[in-house]
Amino acid sequence: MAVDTPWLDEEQLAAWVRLVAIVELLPGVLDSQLRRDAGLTHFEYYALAMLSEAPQRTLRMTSLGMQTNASLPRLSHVVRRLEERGLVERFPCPDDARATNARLTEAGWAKVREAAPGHVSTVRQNVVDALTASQVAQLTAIGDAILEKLDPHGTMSATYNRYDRSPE
Amino acid sequence: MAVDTPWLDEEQLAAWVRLVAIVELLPGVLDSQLRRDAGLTHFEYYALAMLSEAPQRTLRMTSLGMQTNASLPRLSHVVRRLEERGLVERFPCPDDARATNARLTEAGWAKVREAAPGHVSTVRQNVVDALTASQVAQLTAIGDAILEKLDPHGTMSATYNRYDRSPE
DNA sequence: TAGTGTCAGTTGTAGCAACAACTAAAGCGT
DNA sequence: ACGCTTTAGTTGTTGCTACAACTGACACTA
Repeated sequence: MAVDTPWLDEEQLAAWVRLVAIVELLPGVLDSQLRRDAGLTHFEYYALAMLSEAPQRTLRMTSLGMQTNASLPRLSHVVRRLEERGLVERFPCPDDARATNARLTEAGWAKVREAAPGHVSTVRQNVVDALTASQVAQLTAIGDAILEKLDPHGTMSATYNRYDRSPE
Repeated sequence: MAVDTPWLDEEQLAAWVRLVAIVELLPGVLDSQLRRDAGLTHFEYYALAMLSEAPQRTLRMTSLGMQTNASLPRLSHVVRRLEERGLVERFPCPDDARATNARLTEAGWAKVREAAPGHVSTVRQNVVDALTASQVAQLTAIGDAILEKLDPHGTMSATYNRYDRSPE
């Protein structure tokens, strides 16, 4: 592999360097706002948000892992910590004794509602409101193209297909 | 703050979800390829690459920290580990006794050259070659707009301005 | 219904990052 | 020349993530 790969040209390098910078900077910005205002990491917030939108506010660990792009070990640790804080509860899945369901508690639901406005505000300030409407559409298309490579099995697609541009 | 922030509309949410997915997935892809093929994290590779392009292959810790978007504590740990592996050497800056210079060793230079092709190949496969030429240009513009918010002081701009689209 | 392989999840360990506290040198005003 | 502030960097601790090993349950075959 990679024996005969040409280096990036100037335009490609310009785009790549910017993407690297964003990937490096954005998590820190999201994390620090959420930690400061709600005591949550961005990953924890995202997991709680996924639960909050699920039927019964309940998901199997595997589904939650796919929607948040977490390995099962990582998710297991995170959910255990969230459970210790009373934001989530786990119970065995009735249909499959191997599986575990994670359900948002009332406190967890309250936490999501409490954290959401500040988070959305951060997202707007740093990303969405910095772009024109057509740039937003371009970013969606670019994101689809990249994710087809990064996430070919579409494990996270349960999430992003739901927010597709063409509803039907 | 954020008292009256409207929620994202459908187009905005579609773009945001995709960006989150990329930010979550891309570091893992870059790290695992580089770890497997060169025994480096992406951050270590990036730091070595910045040194390799600097005059004398030497940079002050502060400069390197800005170009890689690392806090000084983080950089200090990373450079110490790289030094223990013989890829980098540190020496006091002659002009300013407070400052430390980091210089790429021969082994470090060899390591960068060894690691670069596989890394570029990964970048192409997962990002650059998935995009059309106009999407690459769009991504550059979008990146600039976002980074103006994420990195207003342009600490990382030393890097990305160098690869600007309009050389003169 | 016993055996084998796969799936779902947990637990333990090691390594990296964030944060805070600290040292030391430089700049600056008086 | 003396203090005060800022700058540059290191060190220590805590917490999260990745990886590997493990337990237990389902599925399929004979």
